[in-house]
Amino acid sequence: MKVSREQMAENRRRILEVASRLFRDKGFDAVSVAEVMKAAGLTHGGFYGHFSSKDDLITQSLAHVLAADEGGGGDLRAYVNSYLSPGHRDNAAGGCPTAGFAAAIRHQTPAARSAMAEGLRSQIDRIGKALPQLDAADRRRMAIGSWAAMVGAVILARAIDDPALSDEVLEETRAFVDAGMA
Amino acid sequence: MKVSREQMAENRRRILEVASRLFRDKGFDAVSVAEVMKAAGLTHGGFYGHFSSKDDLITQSLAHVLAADEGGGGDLRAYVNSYLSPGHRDNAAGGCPTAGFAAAIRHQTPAARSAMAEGLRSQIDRIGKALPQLDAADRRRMAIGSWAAMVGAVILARAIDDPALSDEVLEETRAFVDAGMA
DNA sequence: TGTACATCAGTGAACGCGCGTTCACTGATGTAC
DNA sequence: TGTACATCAGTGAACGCGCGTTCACTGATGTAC
Repeated sequence: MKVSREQMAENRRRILEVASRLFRDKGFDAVSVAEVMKAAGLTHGGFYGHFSSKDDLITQSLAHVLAADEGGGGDLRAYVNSYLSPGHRDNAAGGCPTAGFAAAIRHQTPAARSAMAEGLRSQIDRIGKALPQLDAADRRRMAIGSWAAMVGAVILARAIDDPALSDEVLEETRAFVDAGMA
Repeated sequence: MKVSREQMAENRRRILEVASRLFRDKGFDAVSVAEVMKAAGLTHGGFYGHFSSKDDLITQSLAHVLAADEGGGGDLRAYVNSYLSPGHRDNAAGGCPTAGFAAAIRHQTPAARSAMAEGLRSQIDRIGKALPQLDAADRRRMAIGSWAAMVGAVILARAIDDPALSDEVLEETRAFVDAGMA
Protein backbone atom coordinates (compact mmCIF):
# COMPACT_ATOMS: atom_id res chain seq x y z
CA MET A 1 0.00 0.00 0.00
CA LYS A 2 1.19 3.46 -0.86
CA VAL A 3 2.63 5.55 1.98
CA SER A 4 3.09 9.30 2.29
CA ARG A 5 6.08 11.03 0.75
CA GLU A 6 7.54 11.75 4.19
CA GLN A 7 7.01 8.15 5.23
CA MET A 8 8.77 6.97 2.09
CA ALA A 9 11.71 9.30 2.72
CA GLU A 10 11.94 8.02 6.28
CA ASN A 11 11.79 4.42 5.05
CA ARG A 12 14.67 5.14 2.70
CA ARG A 13 16.67 6.70 5.51
CA ARG A 14 15.99 3.72 7.74
CA ILE A 15 17.04 1.28 5.03
CA LEU A 16 20.35 3.13 4.63
CA GLU A 17 20.95 3.14 8.38
CA VAL A 18 20.22 -0.53 9.03
CA ALA A 19 22.13 -1.49 5.88
CA SER A 20 25.24 0.38 6.99
CA ARG A 21 25.06 -1.29 10.41
CA LEU A 22 24.47 -4.77 9.00
CA PHE A 23 27.20 -4.35 6.38
CA ARG A 24 29.69 -3.21 9.01
CA ASP A 25 28.71 -6.10 11.26
CA LYS A 26 28.63 -8.96 8.77
CA GLY A 27 30.16 -7.74 5.50
CA PHE A 28 28.52 -6.88 2.19
CA ASP A 29 28.19 -10.44 0.90
CA ALA A 30 26.79 -11.95 4.09
CA VAL A 31 23.86 -9.52 4.25
CA SER A 32 20.97 -10.13 1.88
CA VAL A 33 18.63 -7.54 0.48
CA ALA A 34 15.76 -9.33 2.22
CA GLU A 35 17.59 -9.14 5.56
CA VAL A 36 18.14 -5.40 5.20
CA MET A 37 14.49 -4.79 4.33
CA LYS A 38 13.27 -6.93 7.19
CA ALA A 39 15.52 -5.06 9.64
CA ALA A 40 14.00 -1.83 8.29
CA GLY A 41 10.50 -3.21 8.92
CA LEU A 42 9.62 -3.73 5.25
CA THR A 43 9.38 -6.60 2.79
CA HIS A 44 12.02 -7.34 0.20
CA GLY A 45 9.88 -6.59 -2.86
CA GLY A 46 9.81 -2.88 -2.18
CA PHE A 47 13.57 -2.61 -2.25
CA TYR A 48 13.79 -1.76 -5.95
CA GLY A 49 11.52 1.22 -5.48
CA HIS A 50 14.35 2.80 -3.49
CA PHE A 51 17.51 1.41 -5.08
CA SER A 52 18.41 0.12 -8.52
CA SER A 53 20.43 -2.84 -7.19
CA LYS A 54 22.26 -4.18 -4.16
CA ASP A 55 25.42 -2.49 -5.47
CA ASP A 56 23.53 0.78 -5.51
CA LEU A 57 22.53 0.24 -1.87
CA ILE A 58 26.14 -0.47 -0.95
CA THR A 59 27.36 2.73 -2.59
CA GLN A 60 24.59 4.88 -1.09
CA SER A 61 24.90 3.46 2.41
CA LEU A 62 28.64 4.02 2.21
CA ALA A 63 28.19 7.65 1.20
CA HIS A 64 25.51 8.01 3.87
CA VAL A 65 27.65 6.75 6.72
CA LEU A 66 30.82 8.54 5.57
CA ALA A 67 28.89 11.81 5.37
CA ALA A 68 28.09 11.53 9.08
CA ASP A 69 31.09 13.17 10.77
CA GLU A 70 33.61 10.55 11.72
CA GLY A 71 35.12 12.65 14.49
CA GLY A 72 38.78 13.40 15.06
CA GLY A 73 38.32 17.14 14.64
CA GLY A 74 38.20 18.04 18.35
CA ASP A 75 40.38 16.55 21.07
CA LEU A 76 42.62 14.27 19.05
CA ARG A 77 44.05 12.39 22.02
CA ALA A 78 40.57 11.52 23.27
CA TYR A 79 39.50 10.46 19.79
CA VAL A 80 42.51 8.15 19.43
CA ASN A 81 41.80 6.65 22.86
CA SER A 82 38.18 5.87 22.09
CA TYR A 83 39.05 4.62 18.59
CA LEU A 84 41.65 2.21 19.94
CA SER A 85 39.39 0.94 22.74
CA PRO A 86 37.94 -2.55 23.28
CA GLY A 87 34.51 -0.92 23.10
CA HIS A 88 35.10 0.22 19.53
CA ARG A 89 36.68 -3.08 18.56
CA ASP A 90 33.63 -4.94 19.87
CA ASN A 91 31.10 -2.63 18.22
CA ALA A 92 31.79 -3.08 14.53
CA ALA A 93 28.12 -2.49 13.63
CA GLY A 94 28.16 1.01 15.08
CA GLY A 95 31.87 1.68 14.65
CA CYS A 96 34.13 3.39 12.15
CA PRO A 97 33.05 2.64 8.57
CA THR A 98 36.63 2.86 7.33
CA ALA A 99 37.75 0.05 9.63
CA GLY A 100 34.60 -1.87 8.72
CA PHE A 101 34.68 -1.43 4.95
CA ALA A 102 38.19 -0.55 3.79
CA ALA A 103 39.32 -4.06 2.89
CA ALA A 104 36.03 -5.01 1.21
CA ILE A 105 35.83 -1.86 -0.92
CA ARG A 106 38.49 -3.26 -3.27
CA HIS A 107 35.90 -5.65 -4.65
CA GLN A 108 33.08 -3.14 -4.99
CA THR A 109 32.00 -0.83 -7.81
CA PRO A 110 34.00 2.26 -8.87
CA ALA A 111 31.32 4.47 -7.30
CA ALA A 112 31.83 2.79 -3.92
CA ARG A 113 35.61 3.08 -4.18
CA SER A 114 35.28 6.74 -5.06
CA ALA A 115 33.11 7.36 -1.99
CA MET A 116 35.74 5.66 0.16
CA ALA A 117 38.54 7.83 -1.29
CA GLU A 118 36.52 10.95 -0.50
CA GLY A 119 35.92 9.73 3.06
CA LEU A 120 39.64 9.05 3.50
CA ARG A 121 40.57 12.50 2.20
CA SER A 122 38.31 14.29 4.66
CA GLN A 123 39.37 12.08 7.57
CA ILE A 124 43.06 12.85 6.91
CA ASP A 125 42.24 16.55 6.73
CA ARG A 126 40.26 16.39 9.97
CA ILE A 127 43.09 14.71 11.85
CA GLY A 128 45.59 17.13 10.35
CA LYS A 129 43.57 20.13 11.58
CA ALA A 130 43.80 18.73 15.11
CA LEU A 131 47.61 18.95 14.91
CA PRO A 132 48.10 22.73 14.56
CA GLN A 133 51.41 22.69 16.41
CA LEU A 134 53.12 20.89 13.50
CA ASP A 135 54.25 22.31 10.17
CA ALA A 136 52.39 21.27 7.04
CA ALA A 137 54.63 18.33 6.06
CA ASP A 138 54.79 16.87 9.57
CA ARG A 139 51.06 17.34 9.95
CA ARG A 140 50.31 15.40 6.79
CA ARG A 141 52.70 12.60 7.74
CA MET A 142 51.30 12.34 11.27
CA ALA A 143 47.70 12.40 10.06
CA ILE A 144 48.20 9.68 7.43
CA GLY A 145 50.53 7.52 9.53
CA SER A 146 48.34 7.71 12.62
CA TRP A 147 45.17 6.98 10.67
CA ALA A 148 46.77 3.97 8.95
CA ALA A 149 47.93 2.66 12.34
CA MET A 150 44.51 3.20 13.94
CA VAL A 151 42.58 1.51 11.15
CA GLY A 152 45.12 -1.31 10.93
CA ALA A 153 45.09 -1.89 14.70
CA VAL A 154 41.28 -2.12 14.89
CA ILE A 155 41.19 -4.52 11.92
CA LEU A 156 43.90 -6.71 13.48
CA ALA A 157 42.32 -6.55 16.95
CA ARG A 158 39.01 -7.71 15.44
CA ALA A 159 40.63 -10.47 13.40
CA ILE A 160 42.18 -12.49 16.17
CA ASP A 161 40.59 -14.69 18.80
CA ASP A 162 43.09 -14.12 21.62
CA PRO A 163 41.65 -11.35 23.85
CA ALA A 164 44.96 -10.59 25.57
CA LEU A 165 46.82 -10.11 22.28
CA SER A 166 43.88 -8.17 20.85
CA ASP A 167 43.89 -5.77 23.81
CA GLU A 168 47.65 -5.46 23.55
CA VAL A 169 47.47 -4.50 19.88
CA LEU A 170 45.09 -1.67 20.78
CA GLU A 171 47.11 -0.47 23.76
CA GLU A 172 50.52 -0.58 22.10
CA THR A 173 49.22 1.12 18.97
CA ARG A 174 47.77 3.87 21.16
CA ALA A 175 51.18 4.35 22.80
CA PHE A 176 52.86 4.24 19.36
CA VAL A 177 50.55 6.92 17.93
CA ASP A 178 50.77 9.07 21.07
CA ALA A 179 54.57 8.90 20.98
CA GLY A 180 54.54 10.14 17.39
CA MET A 181 52.32 13.08 18.34
CA ALA A 182 54.35 14.10 21.38
CA MET B 1 41.18 -41.95 -12.44
CA LYS B 2 43.41 -42.71 -9.49
CA VAL B 3 46.78 -40.95 -9.36
CA SER B 4 49.92 -41.80 -7.45
CA ARG B 5 50.33 -40.82 -3.80
CA GLU B 6 52.98 -38.25 -4.70
CA GLN B 7 50.76 -36.85 -7.43
CA MET B 8 47.90 -36.56 -4.98
CA ALA B 9 50.10 -34.76 -2.44
CA GLU B 10 51.25 -32.40 -5.14
CA ASN B 11 47.65 -31.79 -6.23
CA ARG B 12 46.76 -30.91 -2.67
CA ARG B 13 49.68 -28.51 -2.42
CA ARG B 14 48.69 -26.89 -5.70
CA ILE B 15 45.08 -26.49 -4.53
CA LEU B 16 46.27 -24.73 -1.37
CA GLU B 17 48.55 -22.43 -3.33
CA VAL B 18 46.07 -21.36 -5.97
CA ALA B 19 43.37 -21.03 -3.31
CA SER B 20 45.48 -18.70 -1.20
CA ARG B 21 46.24 -16.57 -4.25
CA LEU B 22 42.64 -16.45 -5.43
CA PHE B 23 41.36 -15.71 -1.92
CA ARG B 24 43.86 -12.87 -1.49
CA ASP B 25 42.95 -11.49 -4.88
CA LYS B 26 39.15 -11.71 -4.79
CA GLY B 27 38.11 -12.54 -1.22
CA PHE B 28 36.80 -15.77 0.27
CA ASP B 29 33.19 -15.37 -0.86
CA ALA B 30 33.94 -14.36 -4.43
CA VAL B 31 36.01 -17.49 -5.14
CA SER B 32 34.09 -20.72 -5.72
CA VAL B 33 35.32 -24.22 -5.02
CA ALA B 34 34.99 -24.98 -8.73
CA GLU B 35 37.15 -21.96 -9.60
CA VAL B 36 39.90 -23.09 -7.23
CA MET B 37 39.87 -26.63 -8.60
CA LYS B 38 39.92 -25.41 -12.20
CA ALA B 39 42.88 -23.12 -11.42
CA ALA B 40 44.63 -26.16 -9.95
CA GLY B 41 43.97 -28.11 -13.15
CA LEU B 42 41.33 -30.42 -11.65
CA THR B 43 37.55 -30.76 -11.66
CA HIS B 44 35.37 -29.66 -8.77
CA GLY B 45 34.10 -33.12 -7.82
CA GLY B 46 37.46 -34.21 -6.46
CA PHE B 47 37.59 -31.34 -3.99
CA TYR B 48 36.02 -33.29 -1.13
CA GLY B 49 38.66 -35.95 -1.35
CA HIS B 50 41.13 -33.33 -0.11
CA PHE B 51 39.03 -31.09 2.15
CA SER B 52 35.90 -31.58 4.19
CA SER B 53 34.34 -28.24 3.18
CA LYS B 54 35.12 -24.83 1.74
CA ASP B 55 35.63 -23.57 5.31
CA ASP B 56 38.22 -26.29 5.78
CA LEU B 57 40.01 -25.13 2.62
CA ILE B 58 39.98 -21.54 3.91
CA THR B 59 41.51 -22.56 7.24
CA GLN B 60 44.13 -24.79 5.66
CA SER B 61 45.15 -22.34 2.96
CA LEU B 62 45.44 -19.67 5.65
CA ALA B 63 47.70 -21.86 7.79
CA HIS B 64 49.64 -22.82 4.64
CA VAL B 65 50.37 -19.25 3.55
CA LEU B 66 51.06 -17.97 7.08
CA ALA B 67 53.53 -20.80 7.59
CA ALA B 68 55.59 -19.51 4.68
CA ASP B 69 57.92 -16.95 6.20
CA GLU B 70 56.41 -13.51 5.89
CA GLY B 71 59.73 -11.74 6.12
CA GLY B 72 60.64 -8.83 8.33
CA GLY B 73 63.37 -10.75 10.11
CA GLY B 74 66.33 -9.38 8.19
CA ASP B 75 66.78 -5.80 7.06
CA LEU B 76 63.72 -4.15 8.57
CA ARG B 77 64.05 -0.88 6.66
CA ALA B 78 64.13 -2.74 3.35
CA TYR B 79 61.17 -4.87 4.38
CA VAL B 80 59.11 -1.81 5.30
CA ASN B 81 60.01 -0.16 2.00
CA SER B 82 58.95 -3.12 -0.09
CA TYR B 83 55.83 -3.67 2.02
CA LEU B 84 54.72 -0.07 1.57
CA SER B 85 55.44 -0.03 -2.17
CA PRO B 86 53.00 0.36 -5.08
CA GLY B 87 54.21 -3.04 -6.26
CA HIS B 88 52.94 -4.73 -3.11
CA ARG B 89 49.72 -2.74 -3.16
CA ASP B 90 49.05 -3.84 -6.74
CA ASN B 91 49.91 -7.50 -6.12
CA ALA B 92 47.28 -8.59 -3.62
CA ALA B 93 47.24 -12.15 -4.99
CA GLY B 94 50.90 -12.69 -4.16
CA GLY B 95 51.14 -10.20 -1.32
CA CYS B 96 50.95 -10.25 2.46
CA PRO B 97 48.19 -12.58 3.67
CA THR B 98 47.58 -10.43 6.74
CA ALA B 99 46.75 -7.39 4.62
CA GLY B 100 44.70 -9.61 2.35
CA PHE B 101 42.74 -11.55 4.96
CA ALA B 102 42.71 -9.66 8.27
CA ALA B 103 39.38 -7.92 7.80
CA ALA B 104 37.62 -10.99 6.40
CA ILE B 105 38.82 -13.34 9.14
CA ARG B 106 36.27 -11.87 11.55
CA HIS B 107 33.56 -13.73 9.66
CA GLN B 108 35.35 -17.04 9.39
CA THR B 109 35.49 -20.10 11.61
CA PRO B 110 37.27 -20.18 15.01
CA ALA B 111 39.99 -22.34 13.45
CA ALA B 112 40.71 -19.67 10.85
CA ARG B 113 40.76 -16.90 13.45
CA SER B 114 43.13 -18.94 15.56
CA ALA B 115 45.50 -19.39 12.63
CA MET B 116 45.46 -15.64 12.07
CA ALA B 117 46.27 -14.92 15.73
CA GLU B 118 49.23 -17.29 15.51
CA GLY B 119 50.43 -15.57 12.33
CA LEU B 120 50.15 -12.18 13.98
CA ARG B 121 52.10 -13.32 17.03
CA SER B 122 55.02 -14.59 15.00
CA GLN B 123 55.03 -11.53 12.74
CA ILE B 124 55.22 -9.19 15.77
CA ASP B 125 58.07 -11.29 17.19
CA ARG B 126 59.88 -11.23 13.86
CA ILE B 127 59.70 -7.46 13.59
CA GLY B 128 60.69 -7.08 17.24
CA LYS B 129 63.82 -9.18 16.69
CA ALA B 130 64.86 -6.78 13.94
CA LEU B 131 64.90 -3.94 16.50
CA PRO B 132 67.67 -5.10 18.85
CA GLN B 133 68.74 -1.55 19.69
CA LEU B 134 65.53 -0.93 21.68
CA ASP B 135 64.64 -2.18 25.15
CA ALA B 136 61.91 -4.81 25.48
CA ALA B 137 58.97 -2.43 26.02
CA ASP B 138 59.95 -0.07 23.19
CA ARG B 139 60.61 -3.02 20.92
CA ARG B 140 57.13 -4.41 21.50
CA ARG B 141 55.47 -1.03 21.00
CA MET B 142 57.42 -0.36 17.80
CA ALA B 143 56.75 -3.81 16.41
CA ILE B 144 52.99 -3.69 17.04
CA GLY B 145 52.54 -0.04 16.10
CA SER B 146 54.58 -0.33 12.91
CA TRP B 147 52.84 -3.52 11.85
CA ALA B 148 49.40 -1.99 12.43
CA ALA B 149 50.40 1.06 10.38
CA MET B 150 51.84 -1.07 7.57
CA VAL B 151 48.81 -3.34 7.33
CA GLY B 152 46.42 -0.39 7.62
CA ALA B 153 48.25 1.61 4.96
CA VAL B 154 48.21 -1.22 2.41
CA ILE B 155 44.51 -1.86 3.05
CA LEU B 156 43.71 1.85 2.66
CA ALA B 157 45.94 2.22 -0.39
CA ARG B 158 44.14 -0.71 -2.03
CA ALA B 159 40.69 0.58 -1.10
CA ILE B 160 40.75 3.91 -2.89
CA ASP B 161 40.63 4.74 -6.57
CA ASP B 162 42.80 7.88 -6.53
CA PRO B 163 46.35 6.80 -7.46
CA ALA B 164 47.98 9.99 -6.16
CA LEU B 165 46.34 9.69 -2.73
CA SER B 166 47.03 5.96 -2.69
CA ASP B 167 50.72 6.52 -3.38
CA GLU B 168 50.80 9.26 -0.77
CA VAL B 169 49.32 6.98 1.90
CA LEU B 170 52.13 4.49 1.26
CA GLU B 171 54.89 7.12 1.20
CA GLU B 172 53.76 9.04 4.26
CA THR B 173 53.23 5.87 6.26
CA ARG B 174 56.74 4.77 5.34
CA ALA B 175 58.11 8.11 6.62
CA PHE B 176 55.92 7.79 9.74
CA VAL B 177 57.18 4.29 10.53
CA ASP B 178 60.80 5.21 9.74
CA ALA B 179 60.59 8.22 12.05
CA GLY B 180 59.38 6.00 14.88
CA MET B 181 62.29 3.61 14.34
CA ALA B 182 64.96 6.31 14.18
C1' DT C 1 59.67 -60.28 -12.27
C1' DG C 2 54.93 -60.93 -13.95
C1' DT C 3 49.86 -61.26 -13.44
C1' DA C 4 45.06 -60.47 -11.23
C1' DC C 5 42.50 -57.67 -8.75
C1' DA C 6 41.09 -54.51 -4.95
C1' DT C 7 41.60 -49.75 -4.01
C1' DC C 8 40.59 -45.12 -4.49
C1' DA C 9 41.77 -40.13 -6.73
C1' DG C 10 39.57 -37.86 -9.94
C1' DT C 11 35.29 -37.05 -13.14
C1' DG C 12 31.08 -34.76 -14.28
C1' DA C 13 26.08 -34.85 -13.81
C1' DA C 14 22.82 -33.79 -10.41
C1' DC C 15 20.90 -32.02 -5.91
C1' DG C 16 18.94 -28.50 -2.94
C1' DC C 17 19.29 -23.99 -1.34
C1' DG C 18 19.57 -19.01 -0.91
C1' DC C 19 20.35 -15.23 -3.41
C1' DG C 20 19.22 -10.88 -6.38
C1' DT C 21 15.67 -9.50 -9.04
C1' DT C 22 10.89 -9.22 -11.27
C1' DC C 23 6.02 -8.57 -11.40
C1' DA C 24 0.94 -8.65 -10.86
C1' DC C 25 -1.53 -7.00 -7.28
C1' DT C 26 -3.27 -3.99 -3.18
C1' DG C 27 -4.92 -0.15 -0.99
C1' DA C 28 -3.58 4.39 1.03
C1' DT C 29 -2.24 8.86 -0.83
C1' DG C 30 -2.93 13.03 -2.95
C1' DT C 31 -4.93 15.63 -6.68
C1' DA C 32 -8.63 17.39 -9.90
C1' DC C 33 -13.06 19.12 -9.76
C1' DT D 1 -14.67 21.39 2.14
C1' DG D 2 -16.13 17.05 0.00
C1' DT D 3 -15.99 13.39 -3.56
C1' DA D 4 -13.94 10.36 -7.48
C1' DC D 5 -10.17 8.55 -9.18
C1' DA D 6 -5.34 8.14 -10.86
C1' DT D 7 -1.00 7.26 -8.80
C1' DC D 8 2.36 4.54 -6.86
C1' DA D 9 4.90 2.58 -2.26
C1' DG D 10 4.77 -1.58 -0.50
C1' DT D 11 3.48 -6.83 -0.70
C1' DG D 12 4.63 -11.56 -1.46
C1' DA D 13 4.89 -15.28 -4.85
C1' DA D 14 7.83 -16.57 -8.43
C1' DC D 15 11.99 -16.54 -11.55
C1' DG D 16 16.64 -17.93 -12.91
C1' DC D 17 21.18 -18.53 -11.47
C1' DG D 18 25.38 -19.93 -9.12
C1' DC D 19 26.85 -21.92 -5.26
C1' DG D 20 28.47 -25.86 -1.98
C1' DT D 21 27.97 -30.47 -1.81
C1' DT D 22 26.89 -35.46 -3.19
C1' DC D 23 27.39 -39.63 -5.76
C1' DA D 24 27.70 -43.35 -9.23
C1' DC D 25 31.19 -44.19 -12.16
C1' DT D 26 36.09 -44.67 -14.33
C1' DG D 27 40.48 -46.32 -14.86
C1' DA D 28 45.32 -45.93 -13.10
C1' DT D 29 47.71 -47.40 -8.94
C1' DG D 30 49.77 -50.51 -6.03
C1' DT D 31 49.59 -54.85 -3.64
C1' DA D 32 49.08 -60.00 -3.04
C1' DC D 33 50.59 -64.08 -4.98
